[in-house]
Amino acid sequence: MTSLDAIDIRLLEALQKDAKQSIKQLAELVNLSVTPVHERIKKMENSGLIKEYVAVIDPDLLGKTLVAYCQVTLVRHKEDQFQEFEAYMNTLDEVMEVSYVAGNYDFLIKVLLKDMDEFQYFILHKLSKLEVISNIQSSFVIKSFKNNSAIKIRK
Amino acid sequence: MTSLDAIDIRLLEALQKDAKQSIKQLAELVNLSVTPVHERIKKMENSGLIKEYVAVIDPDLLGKTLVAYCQVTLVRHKEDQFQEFEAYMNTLDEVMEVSYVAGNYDFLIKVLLKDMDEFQYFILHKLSKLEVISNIQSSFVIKSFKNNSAIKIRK
DNA sequence: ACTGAAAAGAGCGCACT
DNA sequence: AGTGCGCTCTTTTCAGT
Repeated sequence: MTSLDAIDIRLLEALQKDAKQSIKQLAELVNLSVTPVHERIKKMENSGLIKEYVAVIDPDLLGKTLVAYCQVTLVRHKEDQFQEFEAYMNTLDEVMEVSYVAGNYDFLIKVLLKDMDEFQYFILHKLSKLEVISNIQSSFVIKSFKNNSAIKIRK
Repeated sequence: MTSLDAIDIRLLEALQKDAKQSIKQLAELVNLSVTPVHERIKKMENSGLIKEYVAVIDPDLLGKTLVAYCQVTLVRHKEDQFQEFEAYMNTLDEVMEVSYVAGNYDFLIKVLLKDMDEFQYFILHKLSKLEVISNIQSSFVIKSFKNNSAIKIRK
């Protein structure tokens, strides 16, 4: 892990908000010429700190307005059941996030769907197909704030 | 909402994986010349379907290895308490996501931190400052899969 | 580690089919 | 809606401080 100075941090914060800014713009932001800014960014890309650049799509405009969090509990806690669960989750497009957690349940999954009909279908015909699942508790998102992916970088 | 054809969908899927691809590359992908690809992308940007382009940073390389989900319940359900809660969440950098949900609790928040010490500090000195909170139940992420932001686009 | 300039490449508009 | 060309801006490399 390469150490970051104040300029790197400002660049990262800027790129997390808008990755399409030109190096020239970024250079003006940090009061440098383009070359060092270019080098700094390339270094952070190569180290893996900047993992990727992605387009963010508005799910609402695709008709995907229902977000649900499902707390899933498995019947017993055996290694291959976890792998089976994980593998199956990877085949489901509507499943956006899967976290294996320590707490009152085993997995927290975030699901993005069109509506309640799709949700019902998802639960009854997709999730419930797994016999390793003993319990599912769902919460529906009414409103969400702060869906930003930007990580605050402190020294 | 403008309707999407198969080419738009392929472009969106490609841009969700890697926003730094050149239009030339994308044009080859969909077997078109650069101009229509450029027009299609601009149209999707202007309609708001493509909301933004962002750099994705690896939290592990910044030492942020602890992800927690906190289920927060408020004391009573009054409008201004929700706004107070929302406003305060917006001031906290470690809070990545806030969802107001229908279920057994009121809010699900996702928190990104360095370690358990930071978590303890977060709960005791930041979250608990809000008197409107009556209960917090936390689950810690041991392992997470599918942390991709890519939305599956079907017709 | 930075500046400045120069070559290579991408974005973007235009005339046309 | 599509192709192909041309101008402009950006990225990327290189010599020099």
